[in-house]
Amino acid sequence: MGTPTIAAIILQRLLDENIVNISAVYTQPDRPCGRGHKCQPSDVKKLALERDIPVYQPVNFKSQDAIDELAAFSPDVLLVAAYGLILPQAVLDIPQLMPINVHTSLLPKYRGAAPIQRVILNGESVSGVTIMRMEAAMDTGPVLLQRAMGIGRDETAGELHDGLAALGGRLLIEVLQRLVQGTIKELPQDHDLATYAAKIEKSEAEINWSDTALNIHNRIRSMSPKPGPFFFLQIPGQSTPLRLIADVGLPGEPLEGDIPPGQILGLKDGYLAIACADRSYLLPGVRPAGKKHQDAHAFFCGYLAKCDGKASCCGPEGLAE
RNA sequence: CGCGGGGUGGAGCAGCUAGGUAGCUCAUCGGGCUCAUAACCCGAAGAUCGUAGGUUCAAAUCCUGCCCCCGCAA
Repeated sequence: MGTPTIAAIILQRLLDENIVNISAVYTQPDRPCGRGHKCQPSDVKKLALERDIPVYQPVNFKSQDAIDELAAFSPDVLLVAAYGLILPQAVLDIPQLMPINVHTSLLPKYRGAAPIQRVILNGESVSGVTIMRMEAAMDTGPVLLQRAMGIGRDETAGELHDGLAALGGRLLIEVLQRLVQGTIKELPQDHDLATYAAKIEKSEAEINWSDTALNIHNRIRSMSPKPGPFFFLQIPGQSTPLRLIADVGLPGEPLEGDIPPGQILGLKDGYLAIACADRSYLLPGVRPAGKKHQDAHAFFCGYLAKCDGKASCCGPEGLAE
């Protein structure tokens, strides 16, 4: 059971290893998405269809019909990764052995919807994957296997996502093997240490240049590639601010003198330098709203050359921060 | 019929509302200058303005069809 890319990666792994017999795949119903509101199947569904595995897409498990339908498979285990639906106790009771969940954090830290992004936003240097037996409450079940993974200084949420997906696949295989051997051990979580990783709001992707360069770096990494770290730039002579999505860059030199945060400092070694609270931040490139990505030099030529680079970042209404 | 942005020399933009000279910052090439810079100065080359029609004395600009890119939303 799963829906997005990460679930598809893990499913792929299960199929490659061929150690379990997958009777059915559950994923969220197709939703209208993409330009023109065409319905798009989830990544998990696409993969399942390629492999001729039966796909089920109940809206939820509140109806007895949906529960009965699942129970009819009388599965040994229920494997869940980023399914996106709440599974009631009646569903968790269905598998012979247990319902198993793959979670992309070192539980009990970062329970919840967006552990990958929160970990980076908070500037952590380590995360990992936890395989646990599912309970009705969210991400509270006893740990079956857990492994840590270091986070690079410039690693984005997208990169960590891919790394954890691969690790998740490996760990799940290991758990299944041990389950068969009967060597699995459950370790209860210490609920006192639990923290929660709430869903990411779009507004959290806005860059506030009055923050420190390091915090801005973390924010940009955690919002890349989705939903995309953005900010607004007021260019002299333009009535409305330009909305830009930032590349992952790097903190630059400490600022000297009294420079207001958000001010464009110019091109520096091919990077667009912007003032933060404590030092500059160097962006290798940027994507203007509705446009293609362009490198810092091209952006400077097209947008900032006329005003000699005298532009400042601001809020959506053009008010200087 | 979800909403919206865009296609102009090699790159990124302006010009379009009120049709009439191809503009700007770069890159390229030639020359000069400099201890040095996102260097600087002088000069040159390079565009059937996405495409097909329409209106007009005249269309990058106004109208219509089509193609191609992209964002939001989910």
